Amino acid sequence: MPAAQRADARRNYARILAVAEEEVAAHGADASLEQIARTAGVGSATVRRHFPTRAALLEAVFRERIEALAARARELAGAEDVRAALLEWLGALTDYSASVQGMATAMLRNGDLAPEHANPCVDPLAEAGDPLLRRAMRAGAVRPGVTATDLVTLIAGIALATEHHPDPAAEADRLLGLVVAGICPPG
Amino acid sequence: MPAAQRADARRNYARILAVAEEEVAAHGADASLEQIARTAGVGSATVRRHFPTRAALLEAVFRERIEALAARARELAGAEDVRAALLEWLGALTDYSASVQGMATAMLRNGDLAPEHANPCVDPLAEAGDPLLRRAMRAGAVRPGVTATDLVTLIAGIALATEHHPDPAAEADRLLGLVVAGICPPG
DNA sequence: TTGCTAAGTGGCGGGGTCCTCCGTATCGTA
DNA sequence: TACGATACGGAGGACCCCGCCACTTAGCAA
Repeated sequence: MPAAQRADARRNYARILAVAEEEVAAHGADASLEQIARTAGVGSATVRRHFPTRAALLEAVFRERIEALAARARELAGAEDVRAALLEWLGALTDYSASVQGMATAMLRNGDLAPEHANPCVDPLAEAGDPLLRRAMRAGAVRPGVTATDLVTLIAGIALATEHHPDPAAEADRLLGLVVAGICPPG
Repeated sequence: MPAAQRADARRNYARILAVAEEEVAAHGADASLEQIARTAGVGSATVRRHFPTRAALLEAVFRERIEALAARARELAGAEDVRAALLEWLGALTDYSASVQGMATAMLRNGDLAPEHANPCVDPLAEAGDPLLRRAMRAGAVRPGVTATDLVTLIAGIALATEHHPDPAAEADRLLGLVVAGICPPG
C-alpha cells in the first residue's frame, strides 16, 4: 500500500509552499490563497487540500525558520553567560518576528478555535527557549514567574505593534530592550 | 449657508455609529461594514460616506473611551504617588485594550498609509499619558529613554497578543506586570 | 506492456465582502 | 410652494473563500 502520497501530490505541495512563501513575504498573513493557487498553476481546491486552513499554510511557511530558531536556542543552552545567551536568543527571535511579514500574525492568530491548545508556531519556540530561560532563572538572571511562553508571546506582540513602523526590526529591538530592563528601574 | 450637515445625515451618522459599536464589540475590528449597513437600515454607500475608511469608523467607535482614558490620565496627573499613578493608568489602559474587541487593532493598524503620521487612537492616549510619565521620570520612578508612545504601543501589543487567551484581561495584566518590572531583576 | 483503481486534480457555482457610480428622494430655504 | 443642493441606496464589478463533483493520472498488477 502506498502510505506516502503520490509523486505529483508531493510536487504540487512543494510548488504551493514555495509560492506561498513569496506571497506571504510580500503581502503578509492575509495573502490571497486564490492568488497563490494561480501563481503556482494549480486550482484553488488543491491548495485547500494540502493546507486545510490558512493557519496550516502559515505554519508550513514558517516551519523551517522556527526550527532554525529552536536550534539556535539549543546551541545557546550551553553558553557560558546564561544571561547573555537568553538575551541573544530573544533578540534573534525579535528580529525575525519583526522583519518577516506574517510571522507575528501566524504566532498569535490561533487558527483553530481551541483556546490555548498547542499553537504550532508558539509552542516549539517556547519549548526550545524553556531550558535557556530555566538556566537563567536558576542563575538569578531572570525574575521568577516568567515563562517561556510569556517571552514568546510578548515578542510576538511587540512585533505586531511595530509592524507599521518605518524600521520595524529596530523599533522592536528597542522595545524589547525596555521590556527586558523593565519600565521602572531597580529601586 | 448650511455649514452643518443635513438633519437626516446626522441621524444616519448616529445610527450607524451605534450599530457599529455593537458589531465591533461582537466581531472585532474586522466586523462587516455591509452587515453594519444592513442592521442600521441604510445602504452600504451611506456607511462609506460617513466613514470613508474602516480606520475612521473604528476611531469614531472608540473615541469616547479614548477620551475617558485621557481624562483619567489628567486626573491622575495630580496624584501624590507618581509611580502608583502611572501604574494605575497603565493598568486601566491595559484592561480596556485587552477586554474590548477591536480596540488594540484600532490602535495598531494604521489605516492610512502614512508611516507614522498621527494615529488618531494612539496619539491622544500618548499625549495624555505624557505628563504622567514625565513626572514619574523626574521622580526617578521610570527608566530614561521611555516615551509615552512606547508605553501605549507596548500595551496595545500585549492586548493583541492575549486576544485569544481564555481570560485576556487577566493575562494582559500579568504581562504588563512583567514589562513594568522587567524580565531581568535589578542586579 | 497494458489495464485498472483510487488518489489527486481543477473548474464551477454559491455566498460573502468591499467599493464605485449614478439616478433619485429628501431636506432646508427662498 | 418650488427649487437646488445634499444625501441616499441599489446595482454592478472585482475579489475572495468554500464545497462539490466529474475527470485525469500515477502507480500497481497481471
